[in-house]
Amino acid sequence: MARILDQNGITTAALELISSKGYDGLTMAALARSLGVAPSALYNHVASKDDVLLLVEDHLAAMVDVSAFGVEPWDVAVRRWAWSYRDVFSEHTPLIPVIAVLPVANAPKTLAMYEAVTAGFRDAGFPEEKIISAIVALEAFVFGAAYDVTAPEDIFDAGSLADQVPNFTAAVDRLALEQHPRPTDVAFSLGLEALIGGFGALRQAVSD
Amino acid sequence: MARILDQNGITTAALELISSKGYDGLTMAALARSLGVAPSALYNHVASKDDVLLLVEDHLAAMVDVSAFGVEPWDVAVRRWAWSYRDVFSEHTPLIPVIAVLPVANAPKTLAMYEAVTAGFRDAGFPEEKIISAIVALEAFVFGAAYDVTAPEDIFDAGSLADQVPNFTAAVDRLALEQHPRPTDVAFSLGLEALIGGFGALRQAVSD
DNA sequence: AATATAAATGAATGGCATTCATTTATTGGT
DNA sequence: ACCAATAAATGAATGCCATTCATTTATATT
Repeated sequence: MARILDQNGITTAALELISSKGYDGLTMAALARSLGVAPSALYNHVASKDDVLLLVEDHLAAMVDVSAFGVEPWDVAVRRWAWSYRDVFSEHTPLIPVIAVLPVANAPKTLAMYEAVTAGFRDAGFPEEKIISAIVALEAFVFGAAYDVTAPEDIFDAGSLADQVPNFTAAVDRLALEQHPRPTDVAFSLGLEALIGGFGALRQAVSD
Repeated sequence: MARILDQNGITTAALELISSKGYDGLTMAALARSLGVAPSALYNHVASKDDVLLLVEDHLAAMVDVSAFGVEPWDVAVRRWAWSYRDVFSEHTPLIPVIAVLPVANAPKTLAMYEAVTAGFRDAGFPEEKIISAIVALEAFVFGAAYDVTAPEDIFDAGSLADQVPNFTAAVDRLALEQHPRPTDVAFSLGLEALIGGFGALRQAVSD
C-alpha cells in the first residue's frame, strides 16, 4: 500500500490531537482517523500506544530550554531550564508516569537534554559523583510541580471540614491575601530557589 | 438485598487487590469478585472508579508519619514526614495524578495530615503566608521522587547512543562507582536536605 | 402486616487497544 | 521490463473495561 505513515507524522498528528482534544481524545482510533488511515495501520510503525506517548515525550524534551548552560552562570542556567521544563510538561502531565520509567536509550532528544545539563553542571564545578543525583532531584521537583499547575484553584478549600483544621485554613487564607497571580508559581519559585541554593554550595571554585 | 458492602469494605478489598495484583489488577469487576458481589453493586456506594482511588488515597494519607511535628525539632519532623510520605506513595504512584487534582474537602484524612504539618510549620516560627507554598513545594518533590523509586535500575543506560553523550555517561558511571544501596535514596536525600536548609532559613526565632 | 426504601442482580452498551489473515503497493534484483 | 520479495494498509474480530438501568430482593419504617 501507499507509504502514508511514519513516526514523524504520527508524532505530529498526536501532538495536534492532544492540543485540540486533550489526552482523553488521544485514542489510537482518533489518531488513525486524523491521519486518514485504519487504526491497525499504526501498528506497522509503533509497537503500542505507550510507544506513541514516548515519541511525543521525546519531541517535547527537545523544546526544553537548555541554551543557558555553558553561557550564563550556573544558577541562571538551572533556573531557566527548570522553569522551561515545568512549563512544557505541565501541559502534558499524562506523560509523566511514562517518562519516569522510560529508559533514556529509547529517547534520543531526552538524552541530549541530559547531556547539556550534565555538561553545564560539570563545567560549573559540580562534583561529578553528585551530578546525576542532583538532576534526578530537580527533575522530581519539576514533575511534581507540573502536576500542581493543573490543580484546580480551590483545591485547598476544606469546605465543611474547615473548622476541624484551623491552622491549615488560616494558612490557606493568609496565602490568598497575598493575591499572587499564580500560587503554583510562588511555590515553584520557593522550592526551586532552595534547591539551587543548596546545590550551589556543593560546587568547587571554578575560574570563569 | 443483604447489606454486604460499605465504603470501608470496598477500601480494604481495593488495598488487598492492589497489593496482590497491582494497579492493573484493580478493575471494578475484580474488586466486586473479591467482595463476592456483582460489579454493578459497587455503584450503590461509590460514584466511579476514581472514587475508589480517592478512598484508597485517603486511607494511605493516614499512614504518613506526622507524629514528629510539635515533638521533635522542625527539621527532624519535616525529614520524617517527607521520607514517610514518599515511601507510602512510591508503592502507589498511580494515585498521584488523582491526588494532584483532588480537592482536599473530599479527603478528610489527607486534610488531617495537612493540618498537622501546617501547625508544625507555624509553631516552628515559619512565616504564615509562606507555609502553604512550602508544603506544596515539598509535596511536589515527594511525588516526583515517588515515581523515581519505581524507575528501572538501568534507566540511565544510554545504550548505543552512549558515545554521543559523553558527559552524561561519565556522570552516570561515576555515580555507579559509589555503590550506594539505592541511588534513588541518595537523590531524595540530596534534594530534601536542600529544601529543608532553604526553608529553615525562612523561620523566625522561636522560644522553645 | 403493609409499605417504602435501600441494596444487589444480570444483562446490555459503548469505547478501548490490540491482533491477524488478507490484500495492495512498492522496491530491488535479474 | 518482469518477477519475487517486502513493506504497508485494510477490515473484521477479540477481549477487556467502566458504567447504566430495569428488575428483583431484602431490610427498615409506619
